[in-house]
Amino acid sequence: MSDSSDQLYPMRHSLAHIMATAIRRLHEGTKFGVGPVVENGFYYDVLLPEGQLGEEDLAAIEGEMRHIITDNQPFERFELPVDQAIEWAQQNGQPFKVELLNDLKRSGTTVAKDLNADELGTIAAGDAAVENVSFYRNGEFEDLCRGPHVESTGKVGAFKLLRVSGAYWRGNEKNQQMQRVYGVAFASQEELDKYLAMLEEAKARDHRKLGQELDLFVVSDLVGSGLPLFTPRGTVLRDELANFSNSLRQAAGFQKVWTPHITKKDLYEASGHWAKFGDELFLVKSQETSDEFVMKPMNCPHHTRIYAAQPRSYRDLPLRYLETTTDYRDEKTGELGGLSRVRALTQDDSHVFCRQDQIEAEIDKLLSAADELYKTVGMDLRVRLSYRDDSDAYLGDQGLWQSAQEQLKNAVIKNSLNYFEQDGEAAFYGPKIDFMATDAIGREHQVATVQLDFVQPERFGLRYVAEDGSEQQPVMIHCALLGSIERFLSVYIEHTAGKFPVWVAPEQIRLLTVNQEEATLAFAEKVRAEAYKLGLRLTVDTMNESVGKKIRAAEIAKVPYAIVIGGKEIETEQVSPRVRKDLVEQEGERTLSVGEFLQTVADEAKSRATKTSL
RNA sequence: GCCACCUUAGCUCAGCUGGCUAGAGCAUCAGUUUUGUAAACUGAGGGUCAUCGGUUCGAAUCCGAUAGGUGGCUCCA
Repeated sequence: MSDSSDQLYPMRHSLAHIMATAIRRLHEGTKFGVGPVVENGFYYDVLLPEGQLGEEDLAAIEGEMRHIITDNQPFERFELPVDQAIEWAQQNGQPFKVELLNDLKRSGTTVAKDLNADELGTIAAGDAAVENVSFYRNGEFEDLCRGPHVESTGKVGAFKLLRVSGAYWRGNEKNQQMQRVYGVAFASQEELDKYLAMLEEAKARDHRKLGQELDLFVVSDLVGSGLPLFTPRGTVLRDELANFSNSLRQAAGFQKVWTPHITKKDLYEASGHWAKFGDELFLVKSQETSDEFVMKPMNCPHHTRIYAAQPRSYRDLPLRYLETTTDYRDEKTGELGGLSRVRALTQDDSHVFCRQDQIEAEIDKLLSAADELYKTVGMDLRVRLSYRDDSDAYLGDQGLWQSAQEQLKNAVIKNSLNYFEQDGEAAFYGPKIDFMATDAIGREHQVATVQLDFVQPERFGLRYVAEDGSEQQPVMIHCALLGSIERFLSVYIEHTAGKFPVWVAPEQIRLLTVNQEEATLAFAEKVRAEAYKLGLRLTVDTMNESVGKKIRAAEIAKVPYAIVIGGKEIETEQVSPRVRKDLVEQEGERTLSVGEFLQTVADEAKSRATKTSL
């Protein structure tokens, strides 16, 4: 999100040009697309005259860039009338620039509807009047560009090219695919190193890596891609998180419901989802009847059926349904990855059916539930108010949209949440509040969502009888606090680096026996039985290995508490738990009775503490 | 779906420009050891080098297709 007032902007912008200069030196006849500044760096979209760039080409490009930087070529600005600029682009064999310039000439902007905001400022070459178009020249390279640039190629700070990938021209998949070469850049080498270290840290906490190391989930080619299987440990995480999310809403008056995982496609034809998402639904054919089923991709249409099963009075509202359940979406294969994008996703889904005058109070409850959940997991929240834009991709009356968007905003302001507003991010049936959570290494992820919906009540003909006896249409509020549990887990595993607080830790306590003598095993068993009564997850390592090795194994498994059990413990009935470092606030020896220890851990789990109270 | 890259034992990885029976560490199993706060010792098992096809006297190595993965693009109820 750099803007041109940012001092890094000209630097990164110039690096994009230097990179283009280098690529053109190495590959005569390269066609250039756009070369904007993005978060942490820059890229340029290019099309080589023949062949493709691979990662191994990056070093050569970087080398050439360093030559250009050493040459310290000044950046010179000059202007051309737009028609001459188009001629320039044609003569230089730059069809993409020709297209941009033609747009510029026609509409005063090169911004296509499908270009994102980051690209917006960087390719718009001229001023609104569009008589003259500005160019920059460095050495032998000239490029259409609004600037600003640094003075000369020597003043660009520290950079590194990271990767090359495919990207569609102007972000439209119907267009030709170009190659996007990415680099990161900072004012100093230290900052660059810091950023690269952060990337390393992110790699070290990658949930796919930790998922395997900590034995949380597995994938199988026989089951299919995008269909992770959860181990006993991973299932504890899922259950604990889902239970927490559910309990927060049950406290706010939500009731659990259950719906089947397949349904006739008629349900989605009625809801409007078939028309919009039909090709992403899994089809299931009955061999007994002519019924065509689909795997449910969402739960709201089902919940409307429960609502509609009886006549409802204004007195019944709000009705609040809660269901943590798995939905199935046939995502394009290239979009699948780890747990963040799967084909079987579990939503902690809920729907409120309420009167218009109850919207704000209901949203208020959901916002405070979300707030508590994210406080507990230790992530900062900010919310995005996602509104519609002027396109026709949305269903429902314009006036209703207007009113809905205002009510969402009111509730957000009332909760004094940190928010921003964005057009074009709404669901097709209504505006929404999206929650963005910041993780331990500063990355922001979209998590929870609260969505208003005037469309489905209309489509399903939902009604209630008002005080005056008239029939009214209820409003639906969709809400998932975690979003998809799989996706949330991908974020949460990386946020915690696998060091889960006691309440979610798959294994809370591990006993390590010093030997395999009968008395030792009996004592361990006694502790295990007591822990079980307190609802604690405790395991016993009785392996015939050295204590050192067993400690190491417990450390690697990131178990919060490890306790060595031997003659000393048996005799005194006291234990000296070894506490995982991140849980400790004060260093020190801790020795206490078994009962006291277990009770303390049980209390920590119950209160969802993130530090030990030992 | 598109582009680039990747796929060698359960895991992490060696294996050079094609050439002995494809190796190591960890993990697993067996034996010895009965262990006190981050790795005891010895041995064994474990591979159709992702799959299928091609080039070659000869393929883990080169070429093609397929599957899976990674990073992006597009999409995201």
